[in-house]
Amino acid sequence: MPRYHPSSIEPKWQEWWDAHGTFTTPRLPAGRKTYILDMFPYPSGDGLHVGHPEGYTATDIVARFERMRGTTVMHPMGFDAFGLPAEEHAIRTGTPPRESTERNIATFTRQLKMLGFSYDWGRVLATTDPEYVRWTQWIFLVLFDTWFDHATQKGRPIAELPIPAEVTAKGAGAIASYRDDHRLAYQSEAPVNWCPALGTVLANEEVIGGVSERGGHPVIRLPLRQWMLRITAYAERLETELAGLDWPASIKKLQCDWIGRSTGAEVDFFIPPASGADEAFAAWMSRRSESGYPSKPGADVLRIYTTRPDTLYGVTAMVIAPEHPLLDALTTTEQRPSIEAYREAASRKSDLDRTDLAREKTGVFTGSSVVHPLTGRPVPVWVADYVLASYGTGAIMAVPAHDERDYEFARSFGLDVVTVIEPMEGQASGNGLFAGEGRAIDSGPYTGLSTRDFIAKVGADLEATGLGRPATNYKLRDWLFSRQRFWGEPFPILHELDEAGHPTGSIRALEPHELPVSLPVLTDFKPGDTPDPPLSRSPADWLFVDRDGKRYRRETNTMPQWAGSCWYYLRFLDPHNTERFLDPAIEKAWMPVDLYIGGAEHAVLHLLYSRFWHKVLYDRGHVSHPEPFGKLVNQGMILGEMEFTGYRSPAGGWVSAEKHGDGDVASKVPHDQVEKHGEHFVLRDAPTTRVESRAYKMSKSRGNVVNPDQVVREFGADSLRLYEMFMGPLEATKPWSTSGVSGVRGFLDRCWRLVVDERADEIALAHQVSDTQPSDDDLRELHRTIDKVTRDIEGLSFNTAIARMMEFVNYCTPLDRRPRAILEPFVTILAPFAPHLAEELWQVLGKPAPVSIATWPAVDERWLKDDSVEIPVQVQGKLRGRVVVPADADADAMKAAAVADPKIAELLAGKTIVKVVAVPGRLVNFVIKG
RNA sequence: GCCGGAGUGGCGGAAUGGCAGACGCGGCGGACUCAAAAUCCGUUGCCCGCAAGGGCGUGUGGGUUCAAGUCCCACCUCCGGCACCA
Repeated sequence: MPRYHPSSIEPKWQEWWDAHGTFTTPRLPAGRKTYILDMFPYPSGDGLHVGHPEGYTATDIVARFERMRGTTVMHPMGFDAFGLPAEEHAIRTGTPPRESTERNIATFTRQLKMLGFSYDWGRVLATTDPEYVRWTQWIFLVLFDTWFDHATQKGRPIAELPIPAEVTAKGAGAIASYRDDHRLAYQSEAPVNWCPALGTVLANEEVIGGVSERGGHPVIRLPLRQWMLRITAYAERLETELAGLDWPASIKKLQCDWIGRSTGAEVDFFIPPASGADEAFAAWMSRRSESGYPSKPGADVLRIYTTRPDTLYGVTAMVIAPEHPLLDALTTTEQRPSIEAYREAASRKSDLDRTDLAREKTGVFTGSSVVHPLTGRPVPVWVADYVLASYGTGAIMAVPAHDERDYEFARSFGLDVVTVIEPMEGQASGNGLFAGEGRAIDSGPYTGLSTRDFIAKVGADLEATGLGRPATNYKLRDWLFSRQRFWGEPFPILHELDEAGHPTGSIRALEPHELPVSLPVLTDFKPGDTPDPPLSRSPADWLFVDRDGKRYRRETNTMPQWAGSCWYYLRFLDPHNTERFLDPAIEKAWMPVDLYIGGAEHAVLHLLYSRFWHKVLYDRGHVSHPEPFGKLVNQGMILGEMEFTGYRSPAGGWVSAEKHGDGDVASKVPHDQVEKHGEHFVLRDAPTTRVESRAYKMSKSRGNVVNPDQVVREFGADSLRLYEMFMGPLEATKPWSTSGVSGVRGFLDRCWRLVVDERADEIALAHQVSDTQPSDDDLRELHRTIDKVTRDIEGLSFNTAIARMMEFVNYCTPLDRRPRAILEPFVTILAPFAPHLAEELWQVLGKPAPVSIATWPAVDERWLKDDSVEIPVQVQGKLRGRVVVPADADADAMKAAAVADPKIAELLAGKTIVKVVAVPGRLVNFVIKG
């Protein structure tokens, strides 16, 4: 009768833990601490996906394991609840986003609790909670109040920003705008993708080929006032401080590439006047050698950035971006119409079009030339959209002979290709293009220098003559931080209005005590005819504010979804604090996060943004450690069940998979109609017809989504947890298999029967359970299991830990007597993996609950050693026999035992032994001759 | 194109340079049962062989080593990410 029924024991123990506060974390750790964090989910309307419990189970096992080892564990959960889906749902249905979000959070909470995770639910938060929004806005105020001091590489209060005398001279307004220009949070006109037909701004990835992804409506790029965060100021620290983190090398590299540091030189090319060019150039040169290189280029120079200043003598054109500020000035009258047309066309293209589709390079000659600073020769200036306005100086020197892109451009427009670098010996130089490093030729005084020496020398020379300087650039851009959306955090910023109600351009931040700025009540979430954010249609009593006799309008953009997830790990530590965002003593005690597990899709953005905010908070003294996440692990994706796909021709007959064409129709083939034939899978009834076998990403459209609720109903939460851990290595991508779940369920059933008498009417101990002393074999088996499971949890190798526990159960099942002395420790180590079952078995064994915080059993090293071992004997590297020797036998003893083996003796008879390799405890190998 | 990651039985996977295939699924056989399910026991890489035994095996081709799934070189396939950053 009392079979294993997860559906009754799981809710029972969840309620017990809840009622007893088993996993409540104290304010401050007592002794050793560990902070184990999951990437919190976006509560989508679809509910939990089987991908979520993968990482969550892994962290839960570690959290429970650490608790049992006496560590104080911080293991919280919350919700990243702002976001687009809720807003689009609101537009479609009129349901306020807060309502649908709260409903979704309730579903997620139910599902997470159903899986028995040991979160301290007293700390749960959602980024949409007004009290959370309050502190997100407060951190924005910190960013707004901070400037970056490049000399010390540190963020400092804006009040400490040195104001140049000439700015001070212009009065308070100039000082204020000088400050605004240096804040980490600043406003800027940035182009956005505006789709008039849809009445909304689109993200870059929502625009395909110049039209909207949905509906195919035209999209234009429109400059719009945006909030930006000066993450570029921290580029260097974000890169160098990666080194100390225990993160996967691949993630570090991804971040490093994203930051994209490069070194080279900036060089100014003189823009000559219409007449007297030579004299003007000479005068400019001499001015520059006295004044040095100015930090901002004047209107008389075109400033470029290059990573290869050693190719300066190979420049045959200058190319500037269509948005370059000097484009107008450089355009001659006769070229103006075509330049205008080009610029117009470029402005309509999204970034994606400009990069992805424009394989063939386009461009237009401006009609003007600039003067080469080293040769004094004129260089024609072109405009082309392969040069990006947002990188470097928005202008380049084109060296067709030594840069692939410039080479393509030169070929399209017939520009000269001048070779100035020769490959070092042994390197091949192909078709006039050589982008590698080498030795300079035809380069004036630099001829003969290697690339490295050339760059060093020319950098120094340019600096000495004021024509250029060595420079560093980053691919990383400042973070576009505003969205024209409703469902996000409002900015704590007011725009001053004049008498007529127009913005004066002056802004002021709210005081911390005025926070939070809550979202107004809107009934209409639909986008309008202009890119104005929905909040611009807020009721006047929200929108307009009077302060100190002045009238202000609130900022109506909202923050992006990333904002809330940038600091949630900090708020978890002190979630109910109404005085501060986080008590410093608490922060100091718990930070940094010791283990952070989540999907690799956040490898760059979330993790980079969080690190950036954290560093600002660190610089401003609000946190004590420069990095938030010490150790990071990415769980792999869980794919749908393996599928076989066959192809049918339009006529209906099967087509072998490797020959199928566009007209053929793919169809799913049941597993039992397929068999393996050599390298490939084929149809059982038509063995020459190959079928594809593959697991696909779970998606609604493919219909291969596995629902956790259903798995729990059918197999139980412990089975789901255990299966997800048993599938394979945590980091690997792996396909779902329902029979795999039932296999793991079978293991839990066997654990149950190990302890419980399944045939009794009431819950009772199995009659084999005994109080007798365990045998040596029993203890060996137990301690080896404890040892392996302990080490595997430490190494996050849950699949092999589970395999070892299965071996233990396989060992115990046939025993006539199962000593409690080995069953009880086993139940203890099972607890982190299958906590509900373990609690139940613990109770059946008559132990006081909860096993969840029982002491982790110690390994007795004595039982890890064998008295004797069976070792393989090889001849010529091939396995020829096995001998049993004492575990501590030395090489000679092993060799003697091997030679004594009749089979080995036979093989060695008449041969000369050239060498014997004997590794104690491992093997013996005879190398023979003759 | 560039950068990662991975290729091991029918399937998921295991293996500090030292017995390849632990553990699980699936298959096969047996016990229990009137029967079935459930459970328990055994077996299961491929080929030759009645057997004893032998041969072949970790994507392909080379190499290092007494010994390679593991290290080195070249290549193939799949998956993921990035994509004109001068």
